[in-house]
Amino acid sequence: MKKKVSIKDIAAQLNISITTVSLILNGKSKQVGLSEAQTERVLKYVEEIGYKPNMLAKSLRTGKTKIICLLIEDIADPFFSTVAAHVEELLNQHGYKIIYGSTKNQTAKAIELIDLFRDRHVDGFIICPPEGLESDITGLLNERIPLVLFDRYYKTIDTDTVIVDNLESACKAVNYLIEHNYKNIGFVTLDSEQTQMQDRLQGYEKAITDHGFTSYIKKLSFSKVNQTGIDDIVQFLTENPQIDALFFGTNYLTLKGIEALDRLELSIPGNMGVISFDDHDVFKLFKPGITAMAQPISQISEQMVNLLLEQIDSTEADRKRKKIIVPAIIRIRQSSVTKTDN
Amino acid sequence: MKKKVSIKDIAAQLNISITTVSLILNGKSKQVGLSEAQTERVLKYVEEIGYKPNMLAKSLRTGKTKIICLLIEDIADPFFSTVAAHVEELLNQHGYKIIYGSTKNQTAKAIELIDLFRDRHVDGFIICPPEGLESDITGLLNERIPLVLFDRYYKTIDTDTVIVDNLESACKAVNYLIEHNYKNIGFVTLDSEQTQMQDRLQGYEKAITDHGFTSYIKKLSFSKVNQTGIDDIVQFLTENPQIDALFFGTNYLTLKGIEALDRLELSIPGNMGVISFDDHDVFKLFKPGITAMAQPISQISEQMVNLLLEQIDSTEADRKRKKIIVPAIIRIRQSSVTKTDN
DNA sequence: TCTTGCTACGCAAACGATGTAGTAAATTAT
DNA sequence: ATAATTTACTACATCGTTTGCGTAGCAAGA
Repeated sequence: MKKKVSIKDIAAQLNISITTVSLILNGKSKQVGLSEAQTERVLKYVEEIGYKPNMLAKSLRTGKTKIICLLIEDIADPFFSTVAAHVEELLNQHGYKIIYGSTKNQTAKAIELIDLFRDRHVDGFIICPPEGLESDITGLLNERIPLVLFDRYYKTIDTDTVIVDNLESACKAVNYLIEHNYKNIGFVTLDSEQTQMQDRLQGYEKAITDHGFTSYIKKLSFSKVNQTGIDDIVQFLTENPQIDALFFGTNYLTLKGIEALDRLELSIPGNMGVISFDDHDVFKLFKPGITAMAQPISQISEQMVNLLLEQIDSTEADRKRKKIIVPAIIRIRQSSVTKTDN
Repeated sequence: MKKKVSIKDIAAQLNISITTVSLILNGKSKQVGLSEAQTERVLKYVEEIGYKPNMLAKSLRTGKTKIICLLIEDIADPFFSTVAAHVEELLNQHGYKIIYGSTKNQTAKAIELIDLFRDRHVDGFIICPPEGLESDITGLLNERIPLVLFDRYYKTIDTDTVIVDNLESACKAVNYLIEHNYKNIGFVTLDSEQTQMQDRLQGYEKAITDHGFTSYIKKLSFSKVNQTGIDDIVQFLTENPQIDALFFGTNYLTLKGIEALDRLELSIPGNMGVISFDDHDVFKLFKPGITAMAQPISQISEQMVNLLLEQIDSTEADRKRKKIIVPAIIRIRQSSVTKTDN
């Protein structure tokens, strides 16, 4: 109903210049020596009519939007949505808003989204990058747009990055199974070149070879997990009946695995030990609970936000880029890895 | 590295006026009678240098941002995150981006977010409103900002709304339990005045009184579900040992309930029938699977987007507001409601 | 020759803020 | 008394677009 009021209207109403109002509104009145009285008068009036500056105009002029873009795999995935919640919370505290996009791990979608948000002049990006985004990331870097990668990174590009110690954690997870007397441990992972999956694979292989065991690896295609994932795992287990424990590369693979075990009427942990990379809210609800290597989401989020703010605030032309590795945490849940027939 | 190029630079390069470039870029060249040759030349050059118009300037001038705000309870909740994914998808198809916020069902947070995004000049809102937002919603309405509510609404305000038939569906859910010979059916819900919960309560009560049964109702406080939810349900069941089936008002209450039953060593469905309002990805993974009244998320999302776009495109001053009610779907999963001792 | 009517474009004022450079008046220094 | 400094503001250009109005050039009709 009521017309939008601009800084100009305020100036007119109070019979002073636009500049004065702007200065006062931006807390520069002391700095430039505006009188107490004037300052108070303006502030009071502004408060009274509930004036809100037009952010678009402000952004156009200053080049800052106070918006950060968070690009994740899928906002419906509990890991990412929790990260989103944390990052939102943290950035809000610093006066930033976040706008997110789900890449579905598709290169094309990610490129599109980056372009979109860059066009919107976001002040920075936090990205969980799919494969093949090297040139776009380099583009952002060249334009000096603050940027943090997480969960995975590109070996060929020097970026600020936050990840977990995938290799060590995967190794630990497998060792945990080995300690519990499992001897034929399969690894269900994604058919992906991305660093996090590669590192987890290496961690698995290290643990297996350290103990002189045989490795059984099943790689699923990311895009087909939801359609054929269960069948693929069933087939994997049928072809390798000696497998007595499974290590899953991510939480949604674990969920598929549980369904597969169900179908094969294999019980956990009697017939099959299970451990998951990435925790999931519901793992504790299963009977038995599913043991998992959990990524410390709040820590990851904090580190990302810190790195990003550092970049935004940094004036140095060549700030050194940082790679932060946080340790994953094993969440042991009773009996998902206790072999009963032992 | 390379400087941002503006429409002015293009005009200078091609030795034509800014107006001409702008007109061509906005597809108005035919309309205002610009020559084919000129149009082609500009388009070609623009393509060549990869020029992207500054959205901030554009928005400032036109008053449109092509951004929609989606305000939900919690982006980490699977119902809402799935809605978010759908809405994002649909709106993208119409050239809109979405920016979301999680209200955590807190009035203050919601108000803050609405203000924030209104300041950002979003072109419209889709809101799942917490209690006590009446005046803010009315504010948006008065400013003629396109707006759709979902999941719940205010009886006192006439808004475009999309909800499920909570009363009927709740009634059906309880009847489903009754059909399976359960006789003492408890309802675990939230202590909330919101329409969706009130309607579900009424649906429960209708089913119960229709059959001349006794009602057992436990209302939990939303903010304390995560801390004391399980204990509260345990207590509820301990105080009412005759209860042989539970109907849960939302999916996260069901999850708490499952933990409570676990603690009490009550089996589903032998000791306790269970049915949930709102489905959850993991309900099918439990043994036995949990039967649920599912909200048809894609339908809901579609309706919301349609209503919103209708408002945005509408020129009539007084377009009639619509309330759309979509039916929930029962997803029967074997045996979560089959009483074995019968 | 002079209007009229096209065609094909350009000028300049917004949109709503910021920030640099300036100025008039009052005060202080010399 | 005059110059210098300080105080308290203000004018104006600018950010990158869109858009209403104008107009130059030319052909055709009167």
